[in-house]
Amino acid sequence: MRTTPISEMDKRFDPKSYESRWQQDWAAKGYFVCFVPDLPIVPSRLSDPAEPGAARSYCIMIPPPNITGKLHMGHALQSTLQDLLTRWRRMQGRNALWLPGTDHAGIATQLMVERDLAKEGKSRHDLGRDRFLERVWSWKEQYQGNIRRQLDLLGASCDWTRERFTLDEGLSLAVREAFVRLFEEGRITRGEYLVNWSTGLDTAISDLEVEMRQVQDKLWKIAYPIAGGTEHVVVATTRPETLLGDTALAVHPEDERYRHLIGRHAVVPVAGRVIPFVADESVEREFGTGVVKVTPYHDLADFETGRRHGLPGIQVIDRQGRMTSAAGEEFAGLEVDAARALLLAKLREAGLLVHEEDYVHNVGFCQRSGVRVQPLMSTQWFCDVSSMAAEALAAHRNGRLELVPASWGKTWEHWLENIRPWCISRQLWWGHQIPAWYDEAGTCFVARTREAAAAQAGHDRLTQDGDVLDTWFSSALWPFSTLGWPEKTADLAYFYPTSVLVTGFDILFFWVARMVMMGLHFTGESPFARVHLTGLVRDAEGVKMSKTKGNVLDPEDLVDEYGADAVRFTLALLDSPGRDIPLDPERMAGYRAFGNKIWNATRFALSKVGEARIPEAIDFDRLALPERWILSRLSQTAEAVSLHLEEFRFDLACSDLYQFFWSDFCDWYIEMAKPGCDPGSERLLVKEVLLLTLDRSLRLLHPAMPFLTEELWQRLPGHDAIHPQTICLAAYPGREPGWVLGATETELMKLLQETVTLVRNERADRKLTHRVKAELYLQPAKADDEESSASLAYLSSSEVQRLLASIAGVQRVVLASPPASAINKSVRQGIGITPVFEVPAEPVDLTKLGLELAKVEENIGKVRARLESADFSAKAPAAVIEGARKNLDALELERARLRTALGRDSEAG
RNA sequence: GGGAGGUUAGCUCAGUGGUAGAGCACCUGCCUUACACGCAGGGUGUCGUGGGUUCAAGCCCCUCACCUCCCACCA
Repeated sequence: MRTTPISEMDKRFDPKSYESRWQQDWAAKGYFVCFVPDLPIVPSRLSDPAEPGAARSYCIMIPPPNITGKLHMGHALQSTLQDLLTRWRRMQGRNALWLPGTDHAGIATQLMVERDLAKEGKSRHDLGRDRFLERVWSWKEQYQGNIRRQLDLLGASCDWTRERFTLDEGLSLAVREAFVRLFEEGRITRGEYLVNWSTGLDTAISDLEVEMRQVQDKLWKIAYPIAGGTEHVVVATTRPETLLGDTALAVHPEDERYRHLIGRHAVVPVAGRVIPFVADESVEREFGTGVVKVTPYHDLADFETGRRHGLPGIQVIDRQGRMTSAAGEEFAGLEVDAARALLLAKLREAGLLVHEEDYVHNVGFCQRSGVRVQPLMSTQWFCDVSSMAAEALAAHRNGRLELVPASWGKTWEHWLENIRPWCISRQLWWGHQIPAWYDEAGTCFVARTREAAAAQAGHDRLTQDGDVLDTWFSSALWPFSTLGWPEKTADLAYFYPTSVLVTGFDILFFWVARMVMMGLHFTGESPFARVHLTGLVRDAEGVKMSKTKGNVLDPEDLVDEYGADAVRFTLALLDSPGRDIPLDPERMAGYRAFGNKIWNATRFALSKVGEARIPEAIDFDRLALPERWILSRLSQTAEAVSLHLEEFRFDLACSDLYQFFWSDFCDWYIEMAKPGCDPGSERLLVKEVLLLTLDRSLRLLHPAMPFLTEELWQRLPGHDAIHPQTICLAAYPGREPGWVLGATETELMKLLQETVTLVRNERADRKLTHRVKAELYLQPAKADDEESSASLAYLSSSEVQRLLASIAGVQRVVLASPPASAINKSVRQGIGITPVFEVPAEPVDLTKLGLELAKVEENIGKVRARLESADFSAKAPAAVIEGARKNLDALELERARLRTALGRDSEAG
């Protein structure tokens, strides 16, 4: 693809000028489309090359976004991390598949379409099931495209030829297969139980969809007359209207106050029904009055109590949240609130309302619609996941499934150990209709198809169950249904189990746990080896984003303003384990500046390198110290980045890269390369090192900043020898074993940098501009110091003099004592370093020097005390002791220097 | 009631027992061989509290406090 030549490169980089261009180019060339090789096939989770030439797969399944709308910041974060991993592994030579797709999101989508319909004054019932579903499908087409467009904007390297949707034909087949198998195994059953009923959604919901909230309520105390007497017992309740459905009163078997009542009866106020007293251990004697009303059909605890005592139940509230006829003529048809008011009035009238008080407690709400959950008796489909949960626990315990951060392990264990049957049926239209059919007599036939059900029934006069499955049922199959399961496809054999799952901790139970359970059950394998759980993206103040608060950031707006690369880099850099992510757009401006830095560093290099090309190999031993140093830093960085990516430490990997590129490469190396590129320099291969470092830096950065790196890499002379087409497929750099500095060289480089800093420091202190030149006086701090003589020789070499002139404004290096008018500035590695500027010296600030001296002396005291401690010298490692000694030496030289400057030579050491 | 995480610079956060770090913000001076989305320099910390282990603790152990979040059928 054509790029503008360097001469036309703009001073300022503009992400908009190339981002969409590259996304289109990549898509057109099909770089991200995966092909399953004929042989050999190596399971994706092996992290070491199993055999040469084997095409190892790597696979990430996208957590399918709901088709209800657009991507939010959480999607942007997770997509960035998934893309980063996929691009990184792809560059490492893995056959890397990132499979995209969307979720039909039953309740959420149906609600949105119904809301849309409501604007026309219609309900879904006006249209009827078929026409309503047609409408949802057309809605889906519209939004699915939107999600793809947004992923493209972010630079996602998905294989769009494999895009899936949870309601498409293949996945629907997988859902029916899974359902029927679980039914045949006896794990799925249909039955009447007390379920969480949402009157807001008009459907049953699972336990996970119930959210507990603290509520300011009232606690009423009501007197129940005891049958055959004049006594009363007082019962506390927060829901008096359910009294109409009471079938017993319960007390603790050992409660002396009420023992005599066990076996006797009470009269339900208003209703007049006679109900027994039962003894049950679950009753807390200390709470309320110690007597509990038992309403088996409207309270889960009471349901259990009722079961234990064989009590009947009475349904007094219906699915619309109104009182039934069983509640009595006066109440039938009333909303719960109205029924409560009426009942309380009647109790007052009868003198049976003993007490009323404010009361704070936790109440279940429907997470999605926000209404109070009504516990109701209802016939639903349930999935008993207990044995699957045990397998999921085992997979985690034996390491086949790793959660990152590992602290989620306890949560995982606790939830799976206390798991209850999963209510999987929903009274909705949008979703996978349950593959069960009924004949006129109501006999149920579960089968993969209507035909198969008809074969079971012996006739075709069947009606399919009207309910659909919980959306999470199909999501649970996602890692393998997307690869063609239950067919034994090549994709499934090659890419399953997948490598990594990246998702938010908020759906650990909803989704991750269920995928693991279903995956283990149907394929015998955990669907992924590792799960990276991200935090929540919050606003700059750390507040959760919400429409009502108006603090929502839209990824699309951010990409528009800062460019996709800056958005990606920011998100990856902020992803610290176990932390939420406070996202400040200011931060993105900072990483956009990083993009600008990379752009300009490249622009500079290209303007300097002339005919040079990226070298295939470089003779490290022939290079001068600055070149050797930057290559060693490059190698260290490459190693650190990959290690951090292995551990999902995107934050550390990105800051490694940021630090290396900005500080080491731009601030130090490019500055040092400037004199090295000038004619007459003795340093070898400077231009090649410049290009090589740039090439590898861009490749290292590519997974995080794909667009910018491609745009720039394409301009590097010689890039096509690394990969003929694209940086996306160029090899990811690793550590170079030969690029290592010895200890002496490392110290020498440090000395060089400290010398430069010292000169700059002094210049800044004296408010001199960089134009004021300096002479640099160097001398050994101690007489006859052999170690320092080698350093002195290096610092005074013509090449280094040239370098110091360029980056520190040093005109001349003099190996001598500074003139008497100058003060010795500092001592480093046994060398006294004194810059003398071509302007008159300022009077020495004695106060400041005095303070410095005091500090040095304090430190000397500390280090000395440590060295003199017998325990320290006996127990501390030799290296630490040696370090402390060296430190003391340096401090003492510094003290001597300061004393000289202060004219206190005479004082004793 | 159980559980998890957090508490480090003004802000947001890294930190691997051995003299406390980054980015942003702030202050000073600079249009210097690419970059003012820049360069150079600056500095601030009782590392939440109180104990313990250790020659040595921001880091390991215990206590408490505060903040976030998850799980949980005291009506």
